[in-house]
Amino acid sequence: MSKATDQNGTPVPQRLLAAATRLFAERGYDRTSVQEIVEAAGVTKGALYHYFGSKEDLLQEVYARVLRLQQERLDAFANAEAPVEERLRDAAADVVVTTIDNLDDASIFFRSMHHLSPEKNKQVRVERRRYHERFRALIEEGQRSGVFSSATPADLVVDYHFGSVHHLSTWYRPDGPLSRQEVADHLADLLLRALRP
Amino acid sequence: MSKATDQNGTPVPQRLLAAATRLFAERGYDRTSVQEIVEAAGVTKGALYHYFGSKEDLLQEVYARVLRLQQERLDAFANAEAPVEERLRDAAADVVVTTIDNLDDASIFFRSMHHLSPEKNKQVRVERRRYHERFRALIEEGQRSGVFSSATPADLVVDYHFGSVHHLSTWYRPDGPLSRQEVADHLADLLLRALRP
DNA sequence: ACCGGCAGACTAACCAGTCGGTATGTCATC
DNA sequence: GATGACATACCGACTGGTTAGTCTGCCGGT
Repeated sequence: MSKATDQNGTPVPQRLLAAATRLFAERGYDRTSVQEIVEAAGVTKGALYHYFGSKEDLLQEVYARVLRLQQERLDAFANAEAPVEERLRDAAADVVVTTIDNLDDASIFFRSMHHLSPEKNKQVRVERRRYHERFRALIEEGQRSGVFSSATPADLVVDYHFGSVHHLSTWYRPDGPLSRQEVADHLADLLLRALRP
Repeated sequence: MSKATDQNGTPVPQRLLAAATRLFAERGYDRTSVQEIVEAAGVTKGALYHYFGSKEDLLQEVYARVLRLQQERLDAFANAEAPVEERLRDAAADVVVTTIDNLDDASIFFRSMHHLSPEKNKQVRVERRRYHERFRALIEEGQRSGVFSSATPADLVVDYHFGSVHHLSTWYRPDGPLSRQEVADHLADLLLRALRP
């Protein structure tokens, strides 16, 4: 136990991030006081401001983490060796599963993004745009090769699908009738069916 | 000019509601101070607390208004004399158009609902559920009669579509390449295409 | 004379961020 | 292997600023 850890061995910065994620998702960014975060993490304000510049930095870090993860996974599926329709289906289903696995991150993402300062907001939007474009490229590839209908602009199709993904945190309940994989399969199926020529 | 109006003739409660709607959408509920609302409405706190019990009541009233409007329109389309697929298409497209017409209400709705107290939140959820169920019934009707595929549970289809509607406030820009009617037609088309048997 | 409609000063609570201080660890030097 | 210099990790009281809601009272209509 050399530094920055407690009895359970998790480093303080990670504990703070975890506590903040849970609380931000539960009560919202503005309604969560710094005091509550540090108490949940078992430290004090001094520790928080030692590792993070501000409360906002904490929020941005939550975003950065989830964005990195999703982009990584999308790239892996999109660049795989398989027919377009299969790659799209896999990518579309995967983002649903990982979103369900991190519902807290998801609800923070779409409810608290506008709480970031303009610069940080811009930074997040840039990252998000890259993700969007990779997904769109996949759809356009299928449209060019004729396996997907070109009736709808690819951009709109992407927004259609990600609307439903963001919406997951509103209605999905782990104890509901459908498992995350079933939901993912259904939503991917809806996307592919909408794209049939 | 007898009471509760100013130079432009709009009653004070409505001016307060309009100012609150705009500001809540712009900066979020928590970031909007009561002082800012009353200044935007051209009155003072005394006036606000004369008509509304609390800041939260103001938010709830915004919800109630938009819910009534949407429910009314859905019922009209769903109960019309026409084939199911046409009624669903019309209803699905209409909710997109009216959402775009009231983007402020939409973003408040999905970003600030969790700021309501538990009781008021429950009340809103009940209303929202009725809306959801009317829409679902429409899809189930089509599934039973065989014009829609039954591959996906109707519930999930509804959430899929409303996810995209909710998401509109994130990406739709009035000065973008697509008019609200074009967006509505495309989104309704995607829904209907996904439901093809 | 009374009352709805409103003004605006006031209060009690809260909160992000600061800052001086302490404890523990590391490393160079003798 | 003792000593001192310095750094890292953290504590917690304090501050300056903000905010929702209250309350007293004025004002114009009936």
